[in-house]
Amino acid sequence: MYILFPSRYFAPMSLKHTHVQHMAGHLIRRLHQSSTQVFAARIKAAGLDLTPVQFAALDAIHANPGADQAGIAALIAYDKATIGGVIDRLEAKDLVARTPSKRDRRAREVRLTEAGESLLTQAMPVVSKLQDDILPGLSLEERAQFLDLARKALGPADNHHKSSARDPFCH
Amino acid sequence: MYILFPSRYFAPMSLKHTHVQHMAGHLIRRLHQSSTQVFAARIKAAGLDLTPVQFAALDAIHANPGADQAGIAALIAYDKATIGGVIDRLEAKDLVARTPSKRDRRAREVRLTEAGESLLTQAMPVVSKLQDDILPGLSLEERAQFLDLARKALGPADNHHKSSARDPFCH
DNA sequence: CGCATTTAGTAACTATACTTACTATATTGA
DNA sequence: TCAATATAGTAAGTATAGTTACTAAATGCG
Repeated sequence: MYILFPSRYFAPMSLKHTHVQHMAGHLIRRLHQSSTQVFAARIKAAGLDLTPVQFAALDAIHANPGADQAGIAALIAYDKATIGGVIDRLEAKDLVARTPSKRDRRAREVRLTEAGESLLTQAMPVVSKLQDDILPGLSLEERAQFLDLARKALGPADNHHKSSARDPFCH
Repeated sequence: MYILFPSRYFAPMSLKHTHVQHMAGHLIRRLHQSSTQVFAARIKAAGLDLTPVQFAALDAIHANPGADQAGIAALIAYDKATIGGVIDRLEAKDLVARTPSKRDRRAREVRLTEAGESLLTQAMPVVSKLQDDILPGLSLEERAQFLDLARKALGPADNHHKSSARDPFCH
């Protein structure tokens, strides 16, 4: 297991803090890092083999069978090039199947295979449960507060069922 | 520029929400995504060429000239393999220099070159300023609250000046 | 001292996560 | 209709962000 802070750095000798460490971007990156590590550990402990992105894609495809890759990408906020590779790997593991769309000959419709449905069913409770371990330093109340603020911070893009605004950073 | 949500997905037709979208891990990933995109856009607008990680590394090396790679990695919470590649690229751009350590012949001491110091000086105000744009949906007060919660969520690992605890996920 | 363990760094590998560029197809509007 | 534009997907390239495995060197301990 990857040791985040070798013990020697808590010994007498210690490095100086940086400007970066107080910045929002750095804190968010650290949270993301922690989050993906918790996910990997818990999924592995459950005997499953899925990355966070692969899980998100399976979930989105399950909820929208027959959607095309661009739709799945938009739903979980990924670049279409990224999602292409993710679905390549899911297909290689026989978790999803792609069929050419008849409506649009450019598009490929994506669906879960039985193995994909099965794996998603197994993974869902594990992933749901692990969400509480992502923010271990917070109380239940603080965690809820944090998630509210996170949702609000993401702005209208996250609430596309309420408004039609797009991501605030795409000018 | 990358369009996060193609407009057709706000048209009459719309995909179903997923379980993932309500989860902490997903929200954190979205924040990280937004954060890196804001960083890239602002740095590019300033005529500079630096990734968030490269900036963090420059900042850490500036604050600790002569530290070895493992020290820099620990300071900004990166894997030593990752930081090795980052410093490779910084060295290729002549922003840092590596010299073999005399104390420890395994280690390589890292320092900023003049070009590195100069670039960091240019980048610092840009990066400081952009932090406020990372959480655009939040008021000043909410932003401070969010950052407090984030710091607390990261737990004792982030407060290594206060305690000697390590990352809670390294069992 | 000598040996087991730890640590610094690299190498090779996998998986994101984007970018630009490209092809093919669909849609729009004059 | 047909040309301009937009979109779906892939390809190639870059940069993270880790993993395991390895070498070399340092450290701890009996």
